[in-house]
Amino acid sequence: MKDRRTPTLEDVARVAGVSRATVSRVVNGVRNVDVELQEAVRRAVAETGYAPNRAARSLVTRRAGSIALVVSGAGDGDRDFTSSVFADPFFGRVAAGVVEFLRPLGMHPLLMLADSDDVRAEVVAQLRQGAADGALLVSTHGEDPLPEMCVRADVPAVLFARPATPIPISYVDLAHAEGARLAAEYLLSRGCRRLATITGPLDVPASQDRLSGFRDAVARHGQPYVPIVEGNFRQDGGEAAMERLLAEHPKVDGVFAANDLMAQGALRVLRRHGREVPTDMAVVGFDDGPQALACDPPLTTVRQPVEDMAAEMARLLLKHIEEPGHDPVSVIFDPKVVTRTSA
Amino acid sequence: MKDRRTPTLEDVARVAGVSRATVSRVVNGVRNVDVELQEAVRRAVAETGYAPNRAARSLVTRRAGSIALVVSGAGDGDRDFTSSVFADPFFGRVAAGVVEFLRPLGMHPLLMLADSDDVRAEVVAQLRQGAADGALLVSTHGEDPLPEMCVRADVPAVLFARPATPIPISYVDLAHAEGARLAAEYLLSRGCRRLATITGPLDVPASQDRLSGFRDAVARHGQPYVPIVEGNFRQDGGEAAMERLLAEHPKVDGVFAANDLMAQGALRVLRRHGREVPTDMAVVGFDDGPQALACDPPLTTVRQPVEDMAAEMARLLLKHIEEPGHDPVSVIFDPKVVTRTSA
DNA sequence: ATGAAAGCGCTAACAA
DNA sequence: TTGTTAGCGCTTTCAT
Repeated sequence: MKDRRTPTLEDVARVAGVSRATVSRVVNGVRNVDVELQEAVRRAVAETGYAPNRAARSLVTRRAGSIALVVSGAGDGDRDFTSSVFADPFFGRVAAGVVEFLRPLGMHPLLMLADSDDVRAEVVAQLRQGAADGALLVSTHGEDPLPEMCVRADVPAVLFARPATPIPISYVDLAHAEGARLAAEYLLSRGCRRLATITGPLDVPASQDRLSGFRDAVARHGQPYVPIVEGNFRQDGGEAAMERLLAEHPKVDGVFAANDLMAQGALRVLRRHGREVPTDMAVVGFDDGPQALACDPPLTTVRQPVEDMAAEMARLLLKHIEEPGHDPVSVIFDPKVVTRTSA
Repeated sequence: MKDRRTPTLEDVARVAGVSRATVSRVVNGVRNVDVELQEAVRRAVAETGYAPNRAARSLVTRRAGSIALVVSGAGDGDRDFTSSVFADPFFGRVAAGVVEFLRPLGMHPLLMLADSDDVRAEVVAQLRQGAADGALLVSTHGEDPLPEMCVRADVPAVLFARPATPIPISYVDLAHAEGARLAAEYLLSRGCRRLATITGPLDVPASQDRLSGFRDAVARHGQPYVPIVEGNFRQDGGEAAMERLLAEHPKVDGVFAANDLMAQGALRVLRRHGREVPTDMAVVGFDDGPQALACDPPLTTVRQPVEDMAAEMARLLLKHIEEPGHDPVSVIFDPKVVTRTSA
């Protein structure tokens, strides 16, 4: 009854009456091991309560066996980047998709937040040290330097969303313009005749794409001018934008908000102003996150399959880790309209 | 220009003209190193682009240098435990608190979800292998076996919330009964005379405590009977509960919901029924999460300082990791009422 | 099919 | 103050 030290391969080998190498083979499921010995080893493992030492294994295999999920952005002006990130259901969905994908592989993501250049440098350093074998990058702004830093440091990485400036890196993205077109056409098909849109921050490519997609589709249907108000992807931004829209363009009868959070804010303002939704004003959101259902009325929105996209991101990263030379690839997902009550 | 291999201490030592040990000392900030040599080493580090190998370091220090944040619960009946966890702003706040606390230490949490006994066993195994030095445990249900498993496996762990059955483990918690009392007294002080409550799942100690705290306070003020409806801590549960309350106890004029999500659901139902809030019905929530402000009307609620609690949890864990023998401790936080519009 | 042995890159005694 | 050296626990040739 002496368990002063956690058992090692050596201990198991001694108990099983074989060599370290054999135990290692059994533990790692390598074939070419006599069935009897396998049994003996397994018994010895159970008896000793052996658990392989990850650090030792990593040292020789040069694999951490984990990946990082890093959210990069700027604590621009406002405080607590951290809170705003974790309060955003979008990141929750990304995390959910990643965790779910990794789970069957027995892997877990390392959660990192990089909200300043210092921290980003630090994060890259950690990755170079082998804290993780690669990184899943989610940027809150267009011109995030982190992807480039990873490429330069030779850290395998995959992005959520195409980078603002082209760099040789894999990414997963949505056909944003297409989604916005769908929203416009849906609104038009419902009979709306004066459309407007609440955009995301316009330094984000996705915001740009959704805006131009919407504008193009509307123009193609004969409405030459679309009132636009820039939002911030948050509920308060949606509220402010809707207020302005109501004040400056009172005849608008259909709004496309570039994400659900802003749509939710818009809905709230409309209720406050006594405007009936969807009768007086139809509202379409974007994302189809968990709160789309919680909206009042439930939100008609353009679905972005975030969880699937996140999983694909992880899949790509794992592939890049396995085959270091591999060329970057992009995978684009298709949006679709989910019809509920708000439009 | 040969960088075929990532540089090691050895390489740096050679370039700096010193021994590995000296480089190690400089890199790890140990005093007792000649200033000139320090400078030389630093130059060599920069020149070679050296980054310490974490696995090698861990192997000898027996420290992973990271901790795990594990959410444990049951995919009970309903699918996707993962999504529901990440959709819940409560977990977002926990994560935010942990990340924020760890950041200055250059550490990052490993995100783990354990929604079945198999996975829990797997998680404990990973921890024993040194995937992390300890675990922060957040359980979605009262009778979670994971804390006990950690204790038995000798894995340092700290809980969010007191375990249902007493075990020797540190935890952080809130004075739930006290918070509920505050809610009751606030409602009473506003002039409400017929109070009711929507509870959390009653197998969770926190739900029990909030319920009894509320009931006691109400009784102390002369109302002998409090209608209660059991909810599920989610918005849909809050809606269903409010519907029942309205149907079975139409005269109720003040409701205490055991969390904000359910309060939000209640608000929605009240709006649907044309009941004015707070005039016809006052509503108090619990948590003061990000959506308390997003509610319509903004939610008066009992604040639980989740981020601070999460940070404290991390602090305790780190202490336990440093001093393995240390006795378990509990830290209880105080709630307070945050007054907005709903009550 | 199995074992012996050589490291992986680092820290920490211990010597000097 | 600095260097020498002995491992940390594992995987993986290379013999056998």
